[in-house]
Amino acid sequence: MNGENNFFKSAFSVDNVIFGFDEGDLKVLLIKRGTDPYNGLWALPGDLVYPNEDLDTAAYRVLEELTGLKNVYLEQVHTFGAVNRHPLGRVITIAYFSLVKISDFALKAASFAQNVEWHNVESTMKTELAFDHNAILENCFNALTQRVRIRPVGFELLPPKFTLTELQHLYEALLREELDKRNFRKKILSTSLLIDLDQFQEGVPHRPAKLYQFNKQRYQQLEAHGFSFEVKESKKKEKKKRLAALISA
Amino acid sequence: MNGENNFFKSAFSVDNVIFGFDEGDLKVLLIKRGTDPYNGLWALPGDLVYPNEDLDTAAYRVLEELTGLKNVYLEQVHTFGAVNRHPLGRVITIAYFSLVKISDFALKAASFAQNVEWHNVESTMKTELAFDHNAILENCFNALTQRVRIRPVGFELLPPKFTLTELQHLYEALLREELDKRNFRKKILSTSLLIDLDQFQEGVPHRPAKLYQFNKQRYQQLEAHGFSFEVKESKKKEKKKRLAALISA
DNA sequence: ACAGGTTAGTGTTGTTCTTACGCCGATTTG
DNA sequence: CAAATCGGCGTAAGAACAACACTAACCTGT
Repeated sequence: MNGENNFFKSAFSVDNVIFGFDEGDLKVLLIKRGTDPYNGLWALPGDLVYPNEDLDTAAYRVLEELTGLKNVYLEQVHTFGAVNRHPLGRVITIAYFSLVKISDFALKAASFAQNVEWHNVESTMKTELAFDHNAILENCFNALTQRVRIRPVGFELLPPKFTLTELQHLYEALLREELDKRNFRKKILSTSLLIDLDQFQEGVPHRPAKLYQFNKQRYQQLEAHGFSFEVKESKKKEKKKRLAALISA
Repeated sequence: MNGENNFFKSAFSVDNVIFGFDEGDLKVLLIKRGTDPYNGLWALPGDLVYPNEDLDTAAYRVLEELTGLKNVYLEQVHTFGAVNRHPLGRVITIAYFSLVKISDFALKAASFAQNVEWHNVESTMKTELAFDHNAILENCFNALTQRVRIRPVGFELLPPKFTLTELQHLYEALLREELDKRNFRKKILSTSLLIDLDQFQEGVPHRPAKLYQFNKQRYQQLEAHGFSFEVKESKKKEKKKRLAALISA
């Protein structure tokens, strides 16, 4: 690095943590690196930001190039800029997380063969990823679990029509706690954020469940009035923690 | 911009939104710019990140150079990177917010004369600041009001010894809602996060109040056990909002 | 056609949390 | 010693939450 130009010997990238939900558990979309550094390791999809491109635009671009999806939920989470996080130079990265319906996704997936895969989030967090992507994943996962309590983002992960049981399983996966069926249904229906489609599941080997749709319009209305969705931590779990803390004190 | 080097014709900076609390209202520390661009306008303190400096380090440096304070609360909030946010080139900025006790601060302030000042947050938000600093301030203020519900960060803004009334006023300023005195005291004391110092205010023209201290150790203990502090939006306010939303529906 | 398997759907009660609310006491000042 | 100011305290009614178990609907295989 030499002289006054030092400040410009640096670059920035975006990295996306793309979450999906399938078969009752939470997944993240990873790419297997085919070049050095970290050749052969799994990594989060990302790219350098073009010189005349906004950050959000870059994040959407990366997402679309990879999945073919537009108009998906995307949110900036944190910027990682440790001096040595990239072996080839000073590159800071802005991390985004994104929520996609796996059902919408299938399209492009085939073309990438084994280079792109959905991975279970929990096990991925225990595996070594390229760069500082473990830290990024963890950070974004935490952000997701926060967000889901405050905004009904969970719906972004489900197909357009879903059953209450599916919704409950999603929340259980995200919140990592079991919920009571009756209480969950009461609460979620009382928000008036679901539209009862008066349609039923088909082809299931048991009593078919009613299908619902998220009432986005209604949500935006409530949101516009500063009204906030909230899923609190259960009192039960809270008590356990308080007890544990007291015991250790 | 020419050729492959384009990606490196860019720089990144940090900007700090430094909050303080005084005389019952929330303030932010601003610097009056003495050079172009935006000469004469107020701006958030910030600087380019050195080539071999971590982002957080840079933010701490800016804060310390300005206030002389170390070990203050500092948190990364959001990165702003619109292509044209800086008139002289592509500069993205990582915004941090910071909480300082105004009483600790006095030190360095004098040397800056009129270039550095505490400004009331509400009125600042209605004034034009340099660059995109209005957006940054707004974003950080929102982040602060979120954080204060989840973590007892408010204490960072108060002097080491404070009365319950002072604490209540702080919360009222941050949450922008009035709180009931008795209920507030009950709740806050029940958290066991305050140490009763058995000392009293002096020199006040009325009955002196008891002084308390934040029990940081205890908080860290609870936090380590995953226990989270929570100040919810009051049901009263919530109802008002719901009603407003319903009416408009 | 019917028995067995599987998931859907539904109400009530006890407990806890939240809210609303008003008065006396301590201290300083003139 | 009177007036002004803020500090400190408790209870009762209502709302939200947690716990809990059975019947209904549909499919499958015999």
